[in-house]
Amino acid sequence: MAHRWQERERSGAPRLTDVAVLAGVSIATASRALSGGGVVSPGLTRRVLEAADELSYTVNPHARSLAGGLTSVLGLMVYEIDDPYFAEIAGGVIQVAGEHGWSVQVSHQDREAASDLAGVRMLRGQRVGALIIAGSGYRDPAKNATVNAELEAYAASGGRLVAIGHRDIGCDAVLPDNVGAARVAAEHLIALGHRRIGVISGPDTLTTVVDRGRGIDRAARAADVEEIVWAHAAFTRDGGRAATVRLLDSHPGLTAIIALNDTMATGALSVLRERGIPVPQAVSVTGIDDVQVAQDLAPALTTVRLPMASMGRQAARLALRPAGGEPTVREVGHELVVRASTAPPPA
Amino acid sequence: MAHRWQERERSGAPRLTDVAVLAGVSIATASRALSGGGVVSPGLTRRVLEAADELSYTVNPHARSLAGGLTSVLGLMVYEIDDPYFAEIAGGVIQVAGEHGWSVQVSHQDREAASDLAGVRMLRGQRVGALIIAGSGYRDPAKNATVNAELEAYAASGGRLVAIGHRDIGCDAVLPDNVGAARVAAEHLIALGHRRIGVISGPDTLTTVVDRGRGIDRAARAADVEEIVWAHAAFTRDGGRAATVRLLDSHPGLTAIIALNDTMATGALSVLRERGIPVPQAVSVTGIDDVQVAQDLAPALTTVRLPMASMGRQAARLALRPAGGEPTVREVGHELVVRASTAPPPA
DNA sequence: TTGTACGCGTTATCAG
DNA sequence: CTGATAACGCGTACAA
Repeated sequence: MAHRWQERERSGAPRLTDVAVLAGVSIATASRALSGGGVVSPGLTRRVLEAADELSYTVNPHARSLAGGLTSVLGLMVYEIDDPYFAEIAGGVIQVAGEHGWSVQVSHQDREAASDLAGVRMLRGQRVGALIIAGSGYRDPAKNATVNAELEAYAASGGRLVAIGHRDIGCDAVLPDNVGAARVAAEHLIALGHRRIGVISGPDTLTTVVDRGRGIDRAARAADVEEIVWAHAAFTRDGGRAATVRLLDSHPGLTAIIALNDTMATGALSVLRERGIPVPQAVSVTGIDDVQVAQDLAPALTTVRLPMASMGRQAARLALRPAGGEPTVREVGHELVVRASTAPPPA
Repeated sequence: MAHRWQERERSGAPRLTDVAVLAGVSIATASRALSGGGVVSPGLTRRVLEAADELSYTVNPHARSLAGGLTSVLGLMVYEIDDPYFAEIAGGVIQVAGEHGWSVQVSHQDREAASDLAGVRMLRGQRVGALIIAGSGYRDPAKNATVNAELEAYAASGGRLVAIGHRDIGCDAVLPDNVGAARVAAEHLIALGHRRIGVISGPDTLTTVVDRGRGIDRAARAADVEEIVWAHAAFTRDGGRAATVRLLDSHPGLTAIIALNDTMATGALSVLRERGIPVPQAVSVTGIDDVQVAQDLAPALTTVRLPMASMGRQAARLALRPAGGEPTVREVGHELVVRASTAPPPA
């Protein structure tokens, strides 16, 4: 009961010292018993563990970080956590992190390099032990340079760095095949007979957008597509709406629309519905990503599935792995999911 | 240039000492100039600030936390970050936190008390400076007790605690009117003429579910609803599917379905579509929440809007406010949003 | 107003 | 295998 009394006496949480006293060992031994790798005799280890349990002791991560180095916190950079694409990735990351006793700190950006930089700085400032950067890189090398320098400095200082969808950072990465995925979407439309296709695209400052665009180009070049027109806008539902409006007004002859992600496709569908243009009878629509709601849209969206949650899980596993040797790159597959938003063009 | 050299010499990030040396002051002065409240003479303050900028100094939050109080990290507890309801709340929280220079640590649970407890413990272990708990409480007082005790201990030890949708913790809270929102949904259906209504509901161990159910009860009692049947399942899309299947099979005469959230409604719509039951011609469907995709479903979902992002923002503002006096409670409004999934019952 | 010196809780180094 | 003890970077009484 003596320890209970001591516990009450101190205002804050129990410290390592309290555990050590209760177990009758030095704090060094207590520390090793708790976190070290079995260097302490079994008897003492058990006593320490019991004491820690008795006091419901939890390490102070700040003290640990000060003394040692980094923390068991994983930093996650995304654009807009409320975009299903990132939300699903985040879900995967948080799940795996939790399983390993790590917590996840989320930082979300404005799709601008300056904002990215601020996010990385903040996370570095927090001394996170691992950092996953999701979201696209920038096509402009100058923009990437500053952020990447910060990122590489982080990795150089011992932090575990994993990129999702970035090829240009020399670190572990989980890479969707953006070129291939977009190509599959385009080929599907072409195979259905479409020859006049609109592409609604995010800003081509983002590498994801450029890659997906390239995939479409390839598919179009391989076939004899008469007309392929592009409309760029924000990589969001509203952007999708704006781009679709422009496309429809300027090129009334289009029979199909490829959206470079499902979020934009959602916007496209909403415009089409408002205008009373039947999908897929008059115009077919495809997306890319297969976010969970794609199956529930009106009509259900034909799209190319990227396993976001799994990408998040894989990235987290890479991030939690001890640093070692060569950067690991995991390419993830994609799969055409044909639903109700595509059909042959009207006769 | 001397400082540059020193900077290189040390392996890690620049410390307060480095700034102090460069500015030619003591670390105490540097500390006060950077974070203190204008107690340092303007001249020195400027020199310190310039030095900090020159070195691109950032405080080590762990050292700060060790020395003094809590950290500029906000803990956020949600269920499934990839559920749009929570994703939208999280978006609001992260936005406001970012504006105030705080970062956000997300912990997501399994909708079980044990898991909740683990999450709170983890966040407390991290010494977060504020804690927002979203997601429902439990109806079972015993289940709440342990979690709430932990939560109150946190608040008692100086942490800022804000609840979203919990009434039973004596702390700042942002409260949607779950009873009223559900009632509005039911009244809408009743006004359309529906008298045989199915309710697909989450597990009634959650207070959110109970409250929403109560709202429906009230509406039903106030009118002469012939038949009202309940089906409970997980508070997810799949749960919505399961509950809908049971309802349809056991009570073929229903003309309307109220889902207790949009996610379940989405599941209901998918089952109805698979069975070729036209919505709203044969069966009307409503949800609650108005997640962003509700407008894009097939058909567009009639639902009751809760301002999730705004709730997140408000909660974050409360959490970032210095602790003081009485708990503040912000009730947030709701609004019926009539779309295409509801109509009068078939004749 | 400014500087000195101690303590925060842990890990890691170095003796025993 | 175990125990002292010195960092780690910062806030802050206390002294000047």
